[in-house]
This record gives sequence, structure tokens and C-alpha cells, in this order.
Amino acid sequence: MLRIVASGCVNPSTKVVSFNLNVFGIDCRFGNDVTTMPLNIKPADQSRFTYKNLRDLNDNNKAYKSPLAVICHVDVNAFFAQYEQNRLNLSHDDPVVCLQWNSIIAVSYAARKYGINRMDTLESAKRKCPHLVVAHTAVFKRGDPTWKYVNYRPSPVNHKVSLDPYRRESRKMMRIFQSFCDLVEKASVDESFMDFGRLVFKRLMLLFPELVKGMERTSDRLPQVPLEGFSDLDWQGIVILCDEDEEEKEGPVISDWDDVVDLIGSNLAYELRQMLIKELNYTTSAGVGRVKTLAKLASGYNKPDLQTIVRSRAIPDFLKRFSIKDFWSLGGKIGDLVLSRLSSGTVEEDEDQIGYIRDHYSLKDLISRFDHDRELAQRVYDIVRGQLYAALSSRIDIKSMASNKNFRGPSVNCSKDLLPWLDVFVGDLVLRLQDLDEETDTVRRPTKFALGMTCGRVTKLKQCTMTPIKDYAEFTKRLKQLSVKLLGELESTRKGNADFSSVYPCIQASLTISGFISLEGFANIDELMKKQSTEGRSEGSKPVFHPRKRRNLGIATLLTQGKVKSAEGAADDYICSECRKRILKSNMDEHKDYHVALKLDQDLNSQNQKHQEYHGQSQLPF
DNA sequence: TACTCACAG
DNA sequence: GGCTGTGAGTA
Repeated sequence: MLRIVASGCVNPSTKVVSFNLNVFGIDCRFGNDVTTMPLNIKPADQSRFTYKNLRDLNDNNKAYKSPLAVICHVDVNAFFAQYEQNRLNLSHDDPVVCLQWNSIIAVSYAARKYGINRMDTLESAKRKCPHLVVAHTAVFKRGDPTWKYVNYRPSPVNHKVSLDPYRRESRKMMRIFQSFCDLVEKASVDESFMDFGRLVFKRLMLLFPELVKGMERTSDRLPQVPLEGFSDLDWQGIVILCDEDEEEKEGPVISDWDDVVDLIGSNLAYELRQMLIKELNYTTSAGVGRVKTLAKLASGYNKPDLQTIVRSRAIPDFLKRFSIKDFWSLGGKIGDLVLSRLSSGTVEEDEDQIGYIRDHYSLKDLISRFDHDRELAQRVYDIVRGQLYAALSSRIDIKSMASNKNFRGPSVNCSKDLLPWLDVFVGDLVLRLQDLDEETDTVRRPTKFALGMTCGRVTKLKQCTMTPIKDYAEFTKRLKQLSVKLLGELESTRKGNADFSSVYPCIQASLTISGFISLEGFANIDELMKKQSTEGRSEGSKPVFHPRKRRNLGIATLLTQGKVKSAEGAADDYICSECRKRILKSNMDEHKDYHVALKLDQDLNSQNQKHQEYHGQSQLPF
């Protein structure tokens, strides 16, 4: 048994936790009564890495493939519950649950101490903790396209849940991530991956300037890890150890540069998490490792408010503790299939399922066992070795967006019953699209639109194409029109002789927008209007989708911190008279359109203000 | 285009 | 366990 001091952002003070795992915890330097252990540096005779491996870290497109890659996964603890806790000005110690109708969808860690989990009903949770704070999600009222937090217990008959507040908050977090790191993949509303490559590279160059000298000798090995020069660097978080007594006594071994980049990565992750606490008051868990799969497993390994570091050398030991089903995309039937084809059937080997798979199957074996699904075979092969070097993808490629509701009882029996919900769906979609536009600096519009309805076991779907409309109010109008049109078509779809009763009573309905294009292809609003007036049903002559040019946020990184670069390209700049922002000449037209659109958008903006009303709310709904 | 299934919270 | 999204496959 190893006694360690657990790090934490919120409650870092003096809490001593015991772990019976081979991990190494480092205090976060909040307490001044803690003595930190010196780094355990034992340089290998020769580095396994080349200058190219190191240099690739500094390249957005190559870093993830480097054996020195540093990928971080950050996960907000019980996100919805923490959001509600902050919204209601409560502390991390108040037991909070987030409610959706009668079921609990998030439990704060303070509430978990009472044994409450997501399976509980509201009643059973209250029995476990009478002073539990219960916050229902925001809701749309039937017929109202704006969501609100209400001071009563909403009923599913007249309301639809809105997850918009969480998405907005998620966007704020993304901004923080992006201000810190130049390559961020949003994995879900409360999870992101980050490629720390450039940040690590810069810190390495500052700490060990001699590395710069060899940088051109790409295929040469890196020099030995030096004994000095680490400044006052220390591990942050919980470091997974190898099966060596030595590491437990002397700390995690640093013998090659992969250990050094992890050391730096642990500090970066910690700094980032502190930012999140400071700016938005969220506790998070983070994981740092070579690849996304490791980072993700690591972030879930120590919770809440803790981070876990998986050095390359610790990968086999770390993966022992997981099942193949713990990996993303293998949690369901595919994972079951993989297991059924590969399991040993013996008890001992099941304890190290991943190790067994690694040691008993060649890639060829896997391919034949997976019916020649080479892709799956390769994925499993890499996953069990912790070497699935996958690139981070940006959220630009979202394919569709849907707003959906399941109706309780026979409450939707005719068009008139459904129409108010269509308003809700449209409001939901437009708001979210607007959010996405702001987030990604694009004007994105769908070319496809679909209405789905379920009656009994039968789901019917009607789809149509649409021409992009830039202005949000106009776009909203159009969606409403089209949804009504589609409703008419769905109602009159008949199988044989059946009449429109085939869609009623409706137990589920949804609107989906998809086929997104960027309107940046249009030079100005006039051209767009012209395009609209010639709207046809055909799919031809679409404006080209230009993926957003990523903002160059690397400027906020270590080497340039505090410095503002303004000299470059000043000749091509122009200052907008409306907003005083510096705009590239080539973007002037687009920017003017932006202001036109802004004015047209006043309606929606006033709606947004309504959404702010809940802030500062002190009284609990119930 | 219409529909189904799988997956992740 | 209900609800809410997403993406991929198929005919």
C-alpha cells in the first residue's frame, strides 16, 4: 500500500488519500507543509526517439502520429449538475442533482456521497438526502420557441427539455481550451481532446535549448535526457507506475524523452484545469497519454477533480485494468463480438483480457477472426497496444442536427396538436445553429430538412431540400413553412387505402437539418438573394463548402505570452467603422454582410436576452 | 429518399 | 431506464 497525496483544484489542502494501486500522486503545491520529491531521472544510454519525432510535435498535422505525442482528455465532472450548482450560486459541497421529468440525469459528487446515482428516482434520492438540491433542466413550453428555467415542476406533456444551456456553457469551455491549445476536438458537450504538441515543444525548447541545435538532423537520435535543467518542474496529478518497487519509493522514472513530455503534459493539463476552475468554476478530470484512447481512459480513472498520467512505459500495466469494451465505439454489440471472437475463456487470462489479446493474436489472426474486417482488426490491434494514433478532428464536420420529442399518452392526435411542437423544434434548431455559427465563425445552413413521426411502432420520415437563407429570422420562417408542408405530406402518405390516421396518435416527432454548407461562397447578400429567388428543387450549383480556417490561437502560447503581434500585414487591414475591429481587406465584403445580418437579427437577439434571465436566480424551483 | 440500427452519454 | 442526440448502412 502506498500513501499518496491526491492533487485537486478545489480541495487540495491537506487531504491524504490511500490508494492500493501502483500510482504516484503529487501534491499540487497548494499546501506548504508538503515536501515534494526530487524527480527520478535515470537517463537511458540512448534515446529511442529522433529529432523528427520531436519536430513533428510542432506541426498540427503530424503531432498526433509522433511517438512523443501528448494528448490530453478533459472531462467535466457531472457536468449538468455542476452547471446547475453554479447557476444557483451553490458550492461544490452542496448536493445537487439535475432532473429531467422524474429521472435524475446528473448527480454532483457531493450528492454521490449520499449514495445517490443516476438510477434513482427523485423520491428515492430525496430519501437518501433530504436536503438535496433538485434542479430541473430548462424547458420549452409547447408553442414557445424559447427555452426557460421555470419555477415549477414541468410536465412532459406540455414541455420539451432544452439542453441549450449546457451547450452554451460547453462553448465557453471550448473557448478556454482554444485559448490554451491550438488543436482541440470537442468529443461531447462535456469532453474534449487536446493535442499538446506545440505547447510541449515550446516548453522543451525553453528548458533544453541544446535540443534546437540538432533539430535539422531529423533522423538522428535525440541526446540523452539530461540530469539537470528541469527547473522546478514536478509531476502533477496521479502517475500510473510500472510494476517496479523503485518507482513507488523514488517516483516515476524519467529515462527518455517520452517521460519528459509527459512530465510537461501533466503540468499543462493541470494549468488548464486551474483555468477552468478560475474562469467557470468547473472541476474536471483529465488524462494525459500518447494517444486519444489512453487519454480518455486515464481521465476517467481518477475522479473527481483529479488527473491521471499514463507514460508510455506504463501502458501495458494500465490497460490491464480495462476491458476491450471500455474503449470508445466498443461499448456495445461490436465490443461483444470482439470479445466472443477473442476471449480465452479462462479466468486468469480474463483478468488481463487486453494483454491476452495483445499476446495471442497477430494482426493476421485478428483479420481472419473478424471475418476480414481489416479496419476493425487494425483498430483492435492498435488499441490493445495503446498505439491507435488517431488524429483529432474538428467539429466542422457535423452531419446533422435534430430536435426531437417523445410524447406521453395520446396527446398528439391531429395537426393542431403537433403544430406548437414544430415551433419548439424550429426554435431549438435555429438557436443551436446560431450558436454553432458563432462558435465556428461560419455561416452554416442546411440544404436538407426532414420531419419524422412515429405512430405505434412505425416511424415515417419526409425529407425535402432547401436553399440556404442567411438571415436567422427569415430562416426560421422558412423552416416553419417547410415543416408544415412536410407535415401535410406525411399525413397524406397513405399505404394502400389508409388515410392520414396512420400518423396519429403520434408518440414521437422530430425535425432534422442536414447537408450543411457554408455561405462564405457568396460574395455578398445580393448574390445570396438572387440565389434564393431562383430556388429550385435540384441539388445543382451549390456554393462550395469552405472549412473554417482555424483561428491562429497558437499566439497565446508560452513563447508569445503577453506579447501582441500587430505589425504583420497591417497594409491589408482595415478598421470597421461599426465595430472598430481590424478586418482583412479580402474579408471586407463578408464583414459588411455580417453587420447587415446583425441588424436583421435583432429579433433573435432579444430572444437571447430572455435566456439570460435565469442568471442570478436565487430561489429554487422546488 | 426512407428506414433501421448502433452508440454515447 | 427514459431521453436526447449523432452517424452509418441499406435498398
